[in-house]
Amino acid sequence: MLDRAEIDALFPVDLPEPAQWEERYPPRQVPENAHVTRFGPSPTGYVHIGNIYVSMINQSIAHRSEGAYLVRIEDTDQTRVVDGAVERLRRAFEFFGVRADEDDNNGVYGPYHQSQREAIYLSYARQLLREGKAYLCFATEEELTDIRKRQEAAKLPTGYYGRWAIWRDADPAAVQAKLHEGAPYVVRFRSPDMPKPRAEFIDAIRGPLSAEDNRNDAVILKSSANPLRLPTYHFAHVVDDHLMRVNLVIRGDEWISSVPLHMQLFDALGFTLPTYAHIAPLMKKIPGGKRKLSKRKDFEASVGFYIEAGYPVHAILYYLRGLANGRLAELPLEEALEAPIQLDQCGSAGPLVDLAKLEDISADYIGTLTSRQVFDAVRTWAAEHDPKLVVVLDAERDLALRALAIEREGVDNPRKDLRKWSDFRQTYGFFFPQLFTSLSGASDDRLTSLNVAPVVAATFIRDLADDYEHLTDPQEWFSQIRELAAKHGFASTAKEYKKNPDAYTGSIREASQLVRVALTGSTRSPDLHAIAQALGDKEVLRRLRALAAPDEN
RNA sequence: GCUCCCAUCGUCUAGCGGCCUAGGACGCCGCCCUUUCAAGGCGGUAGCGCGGGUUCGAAUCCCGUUGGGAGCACCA
Repeated sequence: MLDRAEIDALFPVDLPEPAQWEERYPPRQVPENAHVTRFGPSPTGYVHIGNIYVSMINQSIAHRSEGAYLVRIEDTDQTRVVDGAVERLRRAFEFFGVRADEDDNNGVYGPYHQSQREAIYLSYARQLLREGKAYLCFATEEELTDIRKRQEAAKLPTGYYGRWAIWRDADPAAVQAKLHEGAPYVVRFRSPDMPKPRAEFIDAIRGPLSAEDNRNDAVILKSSANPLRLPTYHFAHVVDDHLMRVNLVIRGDEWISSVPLHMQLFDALGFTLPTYAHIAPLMKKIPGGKRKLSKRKDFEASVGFYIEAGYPVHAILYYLRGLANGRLAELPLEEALEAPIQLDQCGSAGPLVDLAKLEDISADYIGTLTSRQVFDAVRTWAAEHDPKLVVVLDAERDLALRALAIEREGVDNPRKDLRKWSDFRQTYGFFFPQLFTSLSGASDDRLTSLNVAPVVAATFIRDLADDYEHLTDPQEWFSQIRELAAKHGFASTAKEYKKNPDAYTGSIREASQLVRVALTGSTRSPDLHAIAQALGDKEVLRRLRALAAPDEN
């Protein structure tokens, strides 16, 4: 081991002592059982839906206990830092309404960027070095891969331990020689000479957990060749969470196997161990089973997908909360968004994200909105994701509101035909002449699924157009269709048709569908009479004639 | 290879030794309602991975097994 002067010479002369940091970041004045939690995203430019999931849980737990929730940017891997990534994260949190009580802009335990905390890490690394709890390691990348290969070949556990830990007990003279050469080094944690047989801890979600104790000498400070002397995740976690006075660490379950190391680190530095809670990751179903939602393979892993599709934020949050705590899924949306998430009710198996379920929630949620609210939400969404739609919406505001009001205002069961804002174009687009493409005649593709012969369709619709009356009474209006349909061989009720299908061309259903497709281009639409009224008689006739017109080809 | 985690309908789950002939929700299927599309109402489909224990009694506890997930980096 190097002597103290040699160790200190490796660090800036004015580097503060740990005690100074302790003083600068005193314990928080929070209620006895308050949870101080954090979320630590890496600014890689990609925001995963799991980021929202975990941050939401962190926030809920902290707030319920009158604690604090902070966001700390974990950018110790400078090679992965992407420009604008922090801003993207900020916007995503903003979008989902998961705000941090403390972050770069607000809070006294900062800086909240790890890359700006270099001096803090160095102080504690020096401390461990002085105490012989850490040491310098000059092993090169090649040596390390060689060690790993030999371990694999010998079917030994891989890692830097025992006889493989070549610098753990190196002769100080050899260390000095390397230093004089100017060889780059990392600082490794000296794992205890006498590890416990088992490392044991209580996970707030899973209960008692244990594993073999850590025997690896993990790197805590990355290469001295880097311009910034930054720590690895493990060391940063221990130092930051201690100094930021975080007492509950909620993170993904991929960290479970690092807990023994973390416990040793907390112990070596004399810090109080926080409570750990390991969240099961969001999963994706694949042929053989399931796996973590992958940012590379799964479009639904990205928050961008949800934002672009225009799922309402409240629906997404409600869905996510339901995945975290099953009980919340039983509550009405508003209640569930207010209700606290409880760690002991989190499942330990990773849930599959089920878009069908999300869409159901979403449709129900949108169903509770007024047509005005839907209009505003669609417009806000479109402003960002469908500029052309905004133009139409602004030009045809009244028509849009009338369209949205159909079977939405003044009814017991509002129509649930919108699952996300991007559905608007598909579902309501036909109302707007700017967005509606007239039928090209009776052999238009949109008509083929109806199984009505084009000739029959064309003559029926032509006759309808010829004698069309734009009646305001729904019953009377529909009567003209029913009567005309009867003349064209359509059964006037579906039942009648079912009894004797051979006697008819189809039933009133098919006839109505012809009108529907003529007016909307789709087999699914709101009430036909309401549509006709919203469209106006001229437009109705124009659309009917388009279908009835003889085909060009 | 080593280490750890997990396990109830297709999916999310309730269940924490007898209230379980396993409950709910989504999906799917059928029926009803409806002048038409949805919506809605009603009903149905479908599950405790397997094998041993413990116990008067096990979805619930224990062991094993299988299956799945994750970790074993100067990535987080």
